[in-house]
Amino acid sequence: MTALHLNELSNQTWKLFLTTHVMVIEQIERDLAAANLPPLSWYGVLWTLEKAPDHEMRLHELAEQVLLSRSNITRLIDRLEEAELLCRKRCPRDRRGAYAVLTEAGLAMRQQMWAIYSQGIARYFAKQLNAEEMNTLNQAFQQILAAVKETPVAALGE
Amino acid sequence: MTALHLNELSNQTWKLFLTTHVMVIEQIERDLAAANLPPLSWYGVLWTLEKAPDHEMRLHELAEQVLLSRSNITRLIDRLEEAELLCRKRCPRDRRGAYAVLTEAGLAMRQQMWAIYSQGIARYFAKQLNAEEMNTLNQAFQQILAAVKETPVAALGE
DNA sequence: TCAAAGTAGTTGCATTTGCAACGAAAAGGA
DNA sequence: TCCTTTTCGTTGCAAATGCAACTACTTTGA
Repeated sequence: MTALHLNELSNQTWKLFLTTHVMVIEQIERDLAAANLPPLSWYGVLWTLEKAPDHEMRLHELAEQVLLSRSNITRLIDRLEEAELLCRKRCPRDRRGAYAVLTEAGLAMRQQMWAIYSQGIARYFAKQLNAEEMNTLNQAFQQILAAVKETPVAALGE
Repeated sequence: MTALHLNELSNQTWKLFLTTHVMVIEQIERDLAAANLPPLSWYGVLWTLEKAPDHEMRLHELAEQVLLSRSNITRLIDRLEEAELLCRKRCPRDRRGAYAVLTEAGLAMRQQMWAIYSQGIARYFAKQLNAEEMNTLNQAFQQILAAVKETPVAALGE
């Protein structure tokens, strides 16, 4: 019966996890929109590129890092290129391939977005937790992530 | 300098939060799809209705509980009604209003989905955490949620 | 009582997503 | 070498989402 209670706690915590995620993300999106800034999905791309050597990265690599499908990254890059925050560059080594290269405007935009975004993270997330709780969450997420990554592509029914 | 470290930890934890969310959700969606079951979004509606008195609920109430916009709930209900998992019922007291009412098939489907879904929650989430960690997460999410809910609709720049 | 304001649910439209298929190019293997 | 398989990025198409407008109805309050 301890098991039952633990299970109920787990399910409740899972639901809180989902709820917290939507609520916080929606709030941050509202904050960004109110500042006339692009949505959160753009930030991931800009930041990943900024960290990459020469501010450039192959599209499939980018897709992998920001957890988007290939087709999805193609169109997201389309929009960012349209907004001149990055540009495409052909790959000399692999004639199928392309790089996304961050522009100056892209770099500046990343910083503008971070001003708002970091405020949101601080206000809605970080300030609500003490150091010990933060450490526990960090560790917990790493454990969960490891478990999901170990899951084989088709591992049902067992 | 402790402040710096704490901040870095916070940002890393935030990123882990985002990554964990997509990875686990995508995995559970794959599990559901592999069992020929509907997506996770359907589950929330079915479960909320099942808990409600007489297995019925006003649409705007439902929207609020499953965290969807009104227009969004309309179309989601459309799909569920199309699949005969629920049906609409006019509200006698308020002639603008409508109820969503769970059907037998809807009840059965909720249970089928739960068989897979609960397995996912257990495997990818609950089993990765001990009781203490689970308690900390539960508490942490409640704190965060409270903070977001307290945030006024337009509260930028301060 | 009656006009103004608010609320419930739906709809149109533009944007975004997900899936499968495609052409082009590279990699692997007999 | 030559044929098969894999990978890269894109595209078409259907489905889902978000926003604003709309109809119908209720509530408010002068």
